[in-house]
Amino acid sequence: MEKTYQPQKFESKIYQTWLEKKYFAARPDKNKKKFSVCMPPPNVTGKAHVGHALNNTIQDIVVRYKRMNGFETLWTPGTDHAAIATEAKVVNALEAEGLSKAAIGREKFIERGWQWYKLYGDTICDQLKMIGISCDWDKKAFTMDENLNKAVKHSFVEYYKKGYIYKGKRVINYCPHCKSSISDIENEYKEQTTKLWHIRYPYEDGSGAIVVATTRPETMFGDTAVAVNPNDKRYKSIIGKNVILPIVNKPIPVIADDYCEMDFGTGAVKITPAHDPNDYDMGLRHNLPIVTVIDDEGKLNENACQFVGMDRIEARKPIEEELKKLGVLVKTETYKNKVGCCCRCGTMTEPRVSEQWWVKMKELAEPAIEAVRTGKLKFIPKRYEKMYLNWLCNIQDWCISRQLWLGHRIPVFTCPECGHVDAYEEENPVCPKCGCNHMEQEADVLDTWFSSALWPFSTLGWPNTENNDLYDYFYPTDVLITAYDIITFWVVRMVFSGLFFTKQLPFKEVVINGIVRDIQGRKMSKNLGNGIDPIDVINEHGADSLRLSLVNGTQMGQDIGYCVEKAKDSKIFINKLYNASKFVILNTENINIKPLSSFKLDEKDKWVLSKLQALVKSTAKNIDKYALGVASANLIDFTVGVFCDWYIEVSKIDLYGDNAENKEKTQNILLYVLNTLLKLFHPYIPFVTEEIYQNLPGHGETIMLEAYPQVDDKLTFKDLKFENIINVVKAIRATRSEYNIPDNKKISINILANEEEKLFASSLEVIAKLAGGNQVQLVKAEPAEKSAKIVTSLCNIYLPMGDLVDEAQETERIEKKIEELKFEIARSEKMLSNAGFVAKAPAALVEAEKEKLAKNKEFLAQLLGK
RNA sequence: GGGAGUUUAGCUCAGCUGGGAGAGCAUCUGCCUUACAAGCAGAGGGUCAUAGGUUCGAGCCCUAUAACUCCCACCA
Repeated sequence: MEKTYQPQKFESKIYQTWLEKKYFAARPDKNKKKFSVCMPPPNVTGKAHVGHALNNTIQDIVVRYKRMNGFETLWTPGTDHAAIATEAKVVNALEAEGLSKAAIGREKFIERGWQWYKLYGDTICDQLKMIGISCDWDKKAFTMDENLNKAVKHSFVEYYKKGYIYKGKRVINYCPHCKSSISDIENEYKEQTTKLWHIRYPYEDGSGAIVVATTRPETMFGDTAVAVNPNDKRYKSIIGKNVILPIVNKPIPVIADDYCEMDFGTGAVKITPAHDPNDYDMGLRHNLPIVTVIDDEGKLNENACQFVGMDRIEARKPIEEELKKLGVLVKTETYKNKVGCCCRCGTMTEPRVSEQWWVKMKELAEPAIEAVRTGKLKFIPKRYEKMYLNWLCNIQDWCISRQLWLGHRIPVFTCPECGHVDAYEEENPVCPKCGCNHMEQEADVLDTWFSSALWPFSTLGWPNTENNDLYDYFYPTDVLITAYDIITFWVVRMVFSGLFFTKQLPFKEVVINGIVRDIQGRKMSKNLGNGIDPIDVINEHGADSLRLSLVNGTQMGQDIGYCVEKAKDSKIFINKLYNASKFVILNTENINIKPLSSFKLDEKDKWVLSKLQALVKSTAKNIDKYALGVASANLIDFTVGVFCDWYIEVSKIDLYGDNAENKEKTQNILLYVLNTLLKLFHPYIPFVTEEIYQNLPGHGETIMLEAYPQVDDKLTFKDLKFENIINVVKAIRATRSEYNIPDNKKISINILANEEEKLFASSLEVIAKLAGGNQVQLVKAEPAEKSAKIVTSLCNIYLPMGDLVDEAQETERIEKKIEELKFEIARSEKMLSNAGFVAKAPAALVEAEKEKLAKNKEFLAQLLGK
């Protein structure tokens, strides 16, 4: 083994071996319990970021843990085509070559799309592999794969035939940059400072004017009414009158509608049914005409008078000028509001009326709501159930059509001959009405989430469920692990799709991880330049360091503040583990491996083994409830605070001593503890544990297929006396430090035992080793020599230091101890004299308190007596 | 306007069904001790956001308040 931990030397080599040996492969096995997970598919738009690293690390920990626990474990990886996002990238790439979508045509464009999928799909998978994740790459899926396309068509047709899909005119969010509709959740509201324009609309009869307030003067060309609240006394008399729309000079009616708030703005609203969802609804209620003024590119159209062809935002200024000129601009005031923006490109979206495809949601949502309410589907942490339920209970129909070329094309065909329309799974359906063989397919593609919604079962071969072992055995999956920002986009849709198409929940548990932020709590973004590339972290500190630093000490569902220093801290710890392992390996070279039951265990052995059993128990308990950060923190604490600091140090006595029996025993315990520890750690830091494991005497083929450690009650002991030795050693060390005795100076240590004389008698060598003693001995009385004096309940310790001894300091130390004891005694007495405590607290606790009191009293008496 | 989260050492965060406040980093002191100087040993540092309440007992449970963050919602 290398002198220090150098992950770069073995990580990729080990991963290669795992792949070659097909350790990640899962196949149905009736004799085993199964565990299956599907990976949230990363988009093929770019590189892996820290969020992917976190999410996949968590999945990998759970998957490796289950696999070691004997489950036939399938983890399906894959990627998502991310229709809008990828199309935008391809368009940009084309633009850089001086080309455009229109110029090369649909077919060629889709070809370019596939080149992109291939290139970036491989890139992101290669990066995920560097993290060390143990998913079954042979079952890797891509949302555009042929069989997934079949699943999409099949599900679309089924929805369609059962009446869940319809085409309808509505106000949708349209992104003029992506040139596609987007769904409500893809529309993100961002605050902006703008103006509120107060514009005077004169009455047609010349009797005055009504003033409307708007944030969007550019849509006024599409106004087809002015609305007021029916209860608004100011306007009661003018309801039904006409006003003249300025610039356009067209009469439009004043209507009454409850939607208008009397106390906002002027209480009068201009109504533009074509460009506002509320106005559209009002238009329907009042039978208003719909006048579109903004085109596909976000420019004003021919209805916008002299402003035709201008960008919708840029037009505001000249419109304001014109309104001023006409004398109808009353005033403008600065105003903060929220505008919808495209979540992919950030462009301000345009609400506009258009014909789109929709999925009727109300009925589909109900079983998905039920599943959580009845507890069949659980979220961890539970609070995310609220987010899920809140969304589903207020569900709107899902706009699934996108005006793009990349993605699954809507499988609805229209017969050009007879006008027959239907959805078909086949490529070139023949019209059943007239036999026409060139039916025309819809131009639009589906929302990318339509295919992701089928992911847990489409990746297992659905809709082919006949003789499909994979589907039969592994579906439904067990747990879905994902970040909270896609609960509504993805989790919800998988649940209702799964329930609808497979009649089962696609998973039983949803584990939600937080979002990785920078150390100041800001989201990582390109603009801020605060992103951390996980690949850089791996190259610098190793994948294990990255993994451990992402999960250690974190809580599921909570955001994580991250910086590279955290990976460095983890690396330092792993180096420690690596070195401790090296120590064990070097000292067990010619070991004769025997069961621990064949040895006579001493106090230090019982101590370390008992601590280890407690660790085995708590680790499983914590991982089972997804408290991964607590489990790893406990593992680290044990490694450093129990194994390295104490057991390894003490073991040197046996290892370098001349008692062959003790040596063999200690070798076996060291190996057993390390072996167990490595297995416990393996799901977190798979590479280094494998690397070390391969160097252990008597190792098997791979650590990743070893059985996860189980509690062995025979190795759990009560009354661990080694704790007393530790306390004595710590007291001596502290006193040495008080007297500024350098660590390299050995001192004489005299112990006057009050109790446990045997224990101390058998531990003199241990105390000498750990506390820096040259002579350590038991004494029967306080030595005559001037000494620093340490009192404990079990023993007094005398460190002869001649003239160095400071009487004042000595008195002070003893007095401090006395004060502490008095305080403790008072505390115990107060508790025990409290009738409530004695009556209501658990008996064991009361008993322990009584014992403590008795001991402290005795100790105090002893101190005061001397 | 609804809903959620956070608030614990200088910094980043743990803290189990309520039973004497923890880690890492940083700081100070001493040590190159044959696994590890990416180390070891010791030390300092906290009104657990604030105010009430429940309880024998509250960092943890309840109520209100404050600050920061996020999600949802049609106020022009």
